[in-house]
Order: sequence, then C-alpha cells, then structure tokens
Amino acid sequence: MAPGIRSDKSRANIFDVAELAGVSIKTVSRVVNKEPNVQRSTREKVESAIHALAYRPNAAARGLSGKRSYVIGLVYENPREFSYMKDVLNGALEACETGGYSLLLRPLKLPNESLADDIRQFVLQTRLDGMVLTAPICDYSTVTSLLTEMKIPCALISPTERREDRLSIACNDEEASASLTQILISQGHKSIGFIKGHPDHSATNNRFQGYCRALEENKIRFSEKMVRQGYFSFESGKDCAKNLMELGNRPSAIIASNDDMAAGVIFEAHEKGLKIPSELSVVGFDDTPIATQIWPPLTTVRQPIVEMSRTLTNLLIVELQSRHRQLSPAPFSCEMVIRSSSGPR
Amino acid sequence: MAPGIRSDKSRANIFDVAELAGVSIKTVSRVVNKEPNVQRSTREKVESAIHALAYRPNAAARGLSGKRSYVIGLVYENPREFSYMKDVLNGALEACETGGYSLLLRPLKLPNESLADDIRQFVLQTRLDGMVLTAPICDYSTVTSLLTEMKIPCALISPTERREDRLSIACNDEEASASLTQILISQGHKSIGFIKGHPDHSATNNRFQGYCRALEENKIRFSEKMVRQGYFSFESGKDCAKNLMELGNRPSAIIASNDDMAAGVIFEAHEKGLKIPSELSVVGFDDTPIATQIWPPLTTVRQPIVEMSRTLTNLLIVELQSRHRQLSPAPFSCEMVIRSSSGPR
DNA sequence: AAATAAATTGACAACGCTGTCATATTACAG
DNA sequence: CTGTAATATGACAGCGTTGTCAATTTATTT
Repeated sequence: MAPGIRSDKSRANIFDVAELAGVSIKTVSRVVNKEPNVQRSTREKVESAIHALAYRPNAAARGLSGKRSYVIGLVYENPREFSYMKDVLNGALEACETGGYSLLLRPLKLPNESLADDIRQFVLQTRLDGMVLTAPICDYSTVTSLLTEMKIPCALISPTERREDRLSIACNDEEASASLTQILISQGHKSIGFIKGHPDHSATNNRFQGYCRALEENKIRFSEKMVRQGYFSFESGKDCAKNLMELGNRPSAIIASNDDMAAGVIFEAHEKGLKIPSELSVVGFDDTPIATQIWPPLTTVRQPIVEMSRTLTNLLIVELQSRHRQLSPAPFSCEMVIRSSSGPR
Repeated sequence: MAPGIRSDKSRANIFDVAELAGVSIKTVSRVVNKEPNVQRSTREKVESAIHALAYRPNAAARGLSGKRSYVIGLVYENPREFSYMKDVLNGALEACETGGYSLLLRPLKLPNESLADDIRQFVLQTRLDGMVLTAPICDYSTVTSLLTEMKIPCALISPTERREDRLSIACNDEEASASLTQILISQGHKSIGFIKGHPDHSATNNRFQGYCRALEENKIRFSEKMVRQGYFSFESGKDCAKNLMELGNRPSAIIASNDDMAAGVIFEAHEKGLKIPSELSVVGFDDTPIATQIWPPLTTVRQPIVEMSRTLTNLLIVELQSRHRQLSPAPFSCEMVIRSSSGPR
C-alpha cells in the first residue's frame, strides 16, 4: 500500500554474479572496475554473468566502501537565458553517462558572499569526487583555492587564465572575434560599435581584444565612444544600442558580445525603424536558438559548447579514475555563421 | 600528489556526534531523521552536537543501510528550446534542496523504442526513491505502469488525465486559452488561426479546446481551415504560418500554442512584410524569454512553472518520507500577458 | 631444477548508517 | 501500590561494495 517500498530482490548484486561466474566477489569487483591482473578467461566468465544478470554495481555501497562517490558537481550562475548552460549540461551529462558518474547541479546566485561556504557544503554533503565550474565562477579564487585545499579536482569551462595544474577548456574567442570584425570591415564598415559582455567573464575581454586587433590590422582608429559595457543580457544590449544610436556619428555595424545582446540591439533597431542590415548590421556570439528566431536571423559565431563540455568532463573523469593529472586540450575553434543581420555598408 | 584522495578526517560522522552528545548513534539517527520518541532534552543535546561538528549524514551510508536513496529522478524529452525545462528544473531543484534530496537528470530522445528499458535502468542504477515526469513522457503508460510495478512513486507535470492514485500538477490551460481567444475576439478579430502543439502533449488539446469554446461562446463559426498542426518548434510555427497566410481569406490573428511557434509566425510575417499587429495579431503561450526578445514583444500566457514544479516535487518528497499518498493540488492559474504583438483588427 | 618474481585470486574487515529487537524508564489505570 | 502500557534509549546485525593483505598459481631467471 505505502509507496516507496522496493520489492526485495529486484536486482542482482555482486554475490549473485560471483556465484554464477564461480569466482569470488573481489574478482567481480576487479572486472567491474577494469582493474588489471584478471585472466582473460575469468574476465569473460564474469562479464557474461554480469550481462546475464543485468548486474549494475550499487552506487551507495561503492561510495561507502571506496573513497569515490562517483558523483561530479556542476556549478553555475543560474542564468535567465539558459541556452548556453543547456549545452554545458548536455555535454557534461553525456560524459557522466559514458563514464558511469552521476551529475549533481548547483545553480548559484551571484553576487553571493557565502559562495565558498555554499560550495563547501555542496562538496561535503554529497562527497563529490570532482567539480565542473563554469564562467565566471571558475575565476573566483576563493572557490578554486577552496577546492584545491579540499583536494577536489576541478575542471573549468572558459577560465580567464589557463593553468597547468587545473583542467580547463576554452575556445579561440579572440580569433573568432577578430574574424567577425574582419568580415564587417571587408564589407565596408568603418564605424563599428562594440558591446562588451559581463566584466567577470573571460570571454568578454577576449572578444573585445579580437575586435581591437582587427581594427588595428585594418588601420581603423579605435574609438572609446564606440564601446559600451553590457552584461550579456537582452536588456543591456538594448540599452547599449539605444546609447550608441544617439551618437552623432552612429555606427553602421554593431558587434554584441553575445546573441542575447545582439537580439536587444535588433529589437532597439526595430523600435527606431532602422532597417537591418541595410541601415545597420548586427552580429552576435554563441549561435543560441534566438539567433534564428528573431528577424532577421543573426550573423554570429558558434562555439562547440556541447563538445567542449563533454570533452572536459570526460577528462575530469579520466583524472578521477586514473588519479593522474590530465592535460587540458587546446582551445577549440569557433565557426562563423553568416546570416542576414549583417551585410555590406 | 594524486588528485581525489580526500584527507582522512575531514568530516564528522555519526559516532563523533553521539560521543559529543553522550548518547548512542541510534539516538542521533533518530534526531536526524526526525523520528518520534526522543526526549526534548536529548534532542537538543544532539542537535547542538550536530551543529557544533557541522555534521551531515553520509548519503551513501544512508542509501546502503536504509531503503531510501534520497535521490529523485527528473525525466524529460531533451528540447531544443530549454526555457520551459529550465523552470521545471529550477523548481525541482529548490524542492530537493529544501527536502534534503538529490536530483538526477535523465534527458531522453523521443521517439525511443527502448524507453521503458532506459527508465528501468535509470531507476535501478541509482536506486531512485521517486521520479518526476514531464509531458509528454508522463502520458506514456509503458512508463507509468513500469514505475507503478517497480513501486516507484512518481509525480507528473501536466499529464493528459488527472488520476487519484498519482501525484500530478497542471494549470488551467483550457481556460487560459479561452481567455486569450476572447481577448482577440473582443478586439474585433473574427477570423482567427490556430496552430496546435505536439499531439502528444496534453496542453495541445486543452489549448485547442479553449479556442473552440471561445469561438462557440461568441457564435463564430469554427473552420477546420484555420487550424494547423504544429510541433511546438519555431520551424513548425513558421511553416504553419506560411500555410495559413496562403489562404484566400487569411486570418487577421493567429494563436500559436507556444511562444516558439508564435515567434515562427512573427518571423514569417516579417518575411512577408506584414505589419504586426496592424495587419496580423499574433499570440503565444508560456511567456518564455523569447516573448520579450523578438519584435514586437509577444502577447502570451504565463504559467507559474517554477512554482508548479517546486510544489509537485515537494509533495513527492512528503509522500516519500511519510509513505502516505498525498493529494494532487488543484490546477494552477495562468496569467495573461498583453504585449504589442496583438491589437485591434 | 630450484629460486625468484610476477600475475592471479580470495578471505575478510571496514565504510557510516538504519532496521530490528531488547531493555530501561516513565506514565497511567485500577 | 501494583500491573500494564507507552515512551525512550541502546546493542547489534546487516546493507553491497572496495581496500588490504595473504595465498596460490604461473612465468622467468639463474
């Protein structure tokens, strides 16, 4: 009657497998954990017993017995627009699935003065084996040094600086930004506005640097007036656009540091009755769903986020299992996605 | 050197607490689990010891020893547009956080012929205590009956039919849809197109029924020609809109069963050069971020999804802990959000 | 062929908690 | 007061794994 009472023997355990295979439970454990020093014939016997009984190790028992919990944490600042996080999440989930780990989520609100405590709680509560941190939290040294101190290996997605002693992943933001700027310049734009992202994110500076470099390479004078500080939100993009439009010499193109802000720029252009792209070119970053759902569809830059997240989480799992530090992969390449929000001047 | 080796005594266990409080570990266990039959004075001693040592029970040990794992699963069809799921996720996470449970995610691809097996694996693998199912998976009887058979209490978000013997939550979709339709009718629209959602979702039929009812109440003849089958995706909205526009007697307003499709309609209207709302009114459902990020901003209906999800998950947790069936709450009310994509004919 | 090293396997004790059952204490009725 | 029921607490045995260490078998060297 009462819910939640599991029927007794719904599932095979290690004893059943050992019995069927005619070996000790320890040997089964060795096979399950891919430990060395098991004879091929034994391994095969055990594997077929595992298969026959559809045996899956009990996570609680493993966690209790060994030092590992087979749980990884994913910490992020809970965003209004989830499309970036969705990709991060999917990549991490895929890697966990493959590697036999569970993923626990921890959305946070920032700013947050009890951040380190929250994270300590999170780690202790579930005995996390490792942690994936997204920007900008991966740059908070209170957090990273806490994790180092607690000996929790962590993996950082797009940190500001790459360090040998921590797993991290990034993409060539600066180069992508320079390419994007170059495209606009090649189309005849000379007066190009730039809307920065949230100052705590590494991508913000990288993308800005790429813009500056492209201007320089094309001998276009950089003007502070063409730059606005946004915060990655639609609203901030709209506000910055409004502000840029009011310039006497208004830009013929605007680069927003992400798609949400670019959508804000386009929204503002619609309000002002400006035609896109003939009167104003707009480009963004990230190729989130919104890029194809607004009109006109957005020229932007696609980062392989799912793949980056999967790769990074995978490396973290390898590091956890091998207990040997892994090397961080080289920056991933971005891809230009040219759509109709940008065009010749 | 090697990562992942936790320093030995980083954390107090139940013995430490028992020792400090001068009681047996069993008594500590009773206090932690809020069991009855502990003297007030004893309880207080134990509680202060718990506090002093910052003791948190070890989830693995609990799971191994007791029948509960303190883990809830959340199963969903992995959507392209995550904003709805983000709210579901946040609500469920909040409830889990409060109730001391962990939430494990299981995104699925549909259609999927190994669905039941996947879910069985998911349950067995982690010894789930309970499960939250979102539409349309919550309507698949292969899944729900499997869970019943496995004695895993489940909680359904927006199922087609409400059943006494399962926790579920819904909102008054039909009524909201009727109100929305009424608003358009009151503004003079007589020829109103309707784009249905994915046929497997309960919301699809409810919203359609509301539309029909409002027409009827206003003595407007229902025409099959004004109805198109969409699938909740931006693309499908665009396609249906294109199709509706080609009618000789094209509608002056279009109701899309969600915001993504409404965005598709607006996109298509832009392509065709139709002015919104003067030449075409467009309304959606859900009030997702896209509603305010396209131009013009979308008239839509807001469901309190975070709250619904939190409430439902909370009830599931109460049910798991008390082992007594809980009553499902009454349908939640939706809220009309009037923006500028709709207006008088 | 003996000696030594390496590979393979198993016995058994944790891991930290909860369930069961026994015991001690207190409350209450007769 | 005594007997009985209710309340409060503890002792102890698992739960299903992995870690440790010892035992056995096999390969390699001398």
